[in-house]
Amino acid sequence: MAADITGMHRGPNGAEGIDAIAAFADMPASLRRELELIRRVRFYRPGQVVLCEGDTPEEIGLVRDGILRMQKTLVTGRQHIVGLLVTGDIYGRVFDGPVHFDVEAATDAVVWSFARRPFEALLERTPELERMVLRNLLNELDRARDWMMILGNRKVTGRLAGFLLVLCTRFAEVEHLVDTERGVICVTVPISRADIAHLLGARQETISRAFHALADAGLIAIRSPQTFEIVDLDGLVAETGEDSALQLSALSRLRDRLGPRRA
Amino acid sequence: MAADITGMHRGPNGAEGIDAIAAFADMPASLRRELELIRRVRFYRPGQVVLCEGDTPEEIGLVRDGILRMQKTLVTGRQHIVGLLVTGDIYGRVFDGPVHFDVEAATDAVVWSFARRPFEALLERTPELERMVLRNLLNELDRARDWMMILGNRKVTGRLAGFLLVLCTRFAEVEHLVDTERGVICVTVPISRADIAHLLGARQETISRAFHALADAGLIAIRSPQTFEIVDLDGLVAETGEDSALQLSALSRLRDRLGPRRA
DNA sequence: CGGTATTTTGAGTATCGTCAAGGCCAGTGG
DNA sequence: CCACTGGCCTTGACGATACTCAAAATACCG
Repeated sequence: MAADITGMHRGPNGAEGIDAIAAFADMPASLRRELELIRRVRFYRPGQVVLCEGDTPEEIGLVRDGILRMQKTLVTGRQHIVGLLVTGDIYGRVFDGPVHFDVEAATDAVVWSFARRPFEALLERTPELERMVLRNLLNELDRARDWMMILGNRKVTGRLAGFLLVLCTRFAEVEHLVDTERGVICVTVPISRADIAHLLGARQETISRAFHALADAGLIAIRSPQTFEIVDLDGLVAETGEDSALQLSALSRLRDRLGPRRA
Repeated sequence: MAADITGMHRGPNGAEGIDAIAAFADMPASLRRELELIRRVRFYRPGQVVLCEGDTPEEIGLVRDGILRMQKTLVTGRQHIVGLLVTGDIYGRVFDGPVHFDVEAATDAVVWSFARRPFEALLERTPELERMVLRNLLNELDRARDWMMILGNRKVTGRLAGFLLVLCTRFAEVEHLVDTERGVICVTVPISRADIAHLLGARQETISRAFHALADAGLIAIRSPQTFEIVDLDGLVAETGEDSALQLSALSRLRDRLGPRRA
């Protein structure tokens, strides 16, 4: 599978160094060159299928730009999103069997693709690379647990607040989704209402109502269907009913960006 | 932290080989010996704290026996379980910072503990060990995604059905929770109603009602508050509304155990 | 056999899902 | 330039589901 990739093509060779991804910047130049040799650049348009559940992918992917969503398709035809992949994220099971979910592009996306065999060989020879993959996995695990926390919230407004906060923290530095100009946080939600609904385990209509409920409560302001101002950060945190230490540290960084910088 | 470990003590040296854990059985004898040298055996009783959120643990833990729960404590004082650890699972962040959740014993538990520094040093020298840790992470990630799928279910009966199925599949081989005698599956739920409620994002009372709803629907039979017969496996799967390929493969193994063996 | 923790049950309320209709926006073609 | 179209988002009304609070029943332990 993973064959109906119409929009893909090889990028101009050497157009961009591997070190454009921060995690590679510290690696030895020789390793970077080896990676560049086996790299292919692929382009996806929103909705394009990157991987299908059950595939044993022949390539390991690294997101250069854009957002991919991981999702499971149910027998009912419905699908449930189990996570988003952003710049720097790795997918495709290193050293392991088939993937357990589909991967689709949520936005226009650029992916660096590495043939599985050479990548794994490189992995075995270079501890730095293996360490990076391991860190990546740990990160993904943390994010998965964050989603679990969010999904554990019994009210949809709470789940949505958590979703917005994750967007403001984990995804802030990696994508251009969050602006902190003039003392306000402005976040762009990169997926549709239907996708949010799938992610949060609710219906589209309920998500819509929840957005407006948060707005009515004075926690956010709806600028456009895709962009929101975070009016009351602490209120949002309170709405989630939680503030895990993880989010707290990320939140304090966010507050720092708000405070002294440009206001 | 991780100091109020009253029940811990060193096990008799060499009482049990490292290869008691299946994943280690294939490893070189020299490596196993090195691991045994830095191993400490710790015992926990239900409710004992193993790790606190925010700790940077000085030890990597490996569950030998029993069940630990990973949980986040909310400001409201409530806590939400983000996963269970069973035999063979590794916790404590290798190569990384603090843990993002508490770890508590859910049952009587035996843990093999390895001082962080020597374990990481060993990890760097031995690809087999690193590969094993990596596989372990991939497994945990899959389980986290499973939980996400289950939590995404909008009905509590659906989430509970998913929980029971996960218990029958992922946790079946590793703990003595599932009996398949006389052609029926009998599963022991190792945690309290309150814990299930925390895990599935519902209230204790709702969990109770959901159990009885599944029983009334003829999908399960309640033997005791902790043990249940799986009467209609396919019905349970249908109740979850999903059957990810992952679960399907594990389920077919379960059906195999049901069919030809002893019936 | 009592005492405690856990589980279950009941009644009323809040929240969410469902179905159906309407509004907004961008792209298309006359 | 404007009407049309299709996709996405919003709104409304009603039924289903889950939560709250309270009390009773059961299981567990000594």
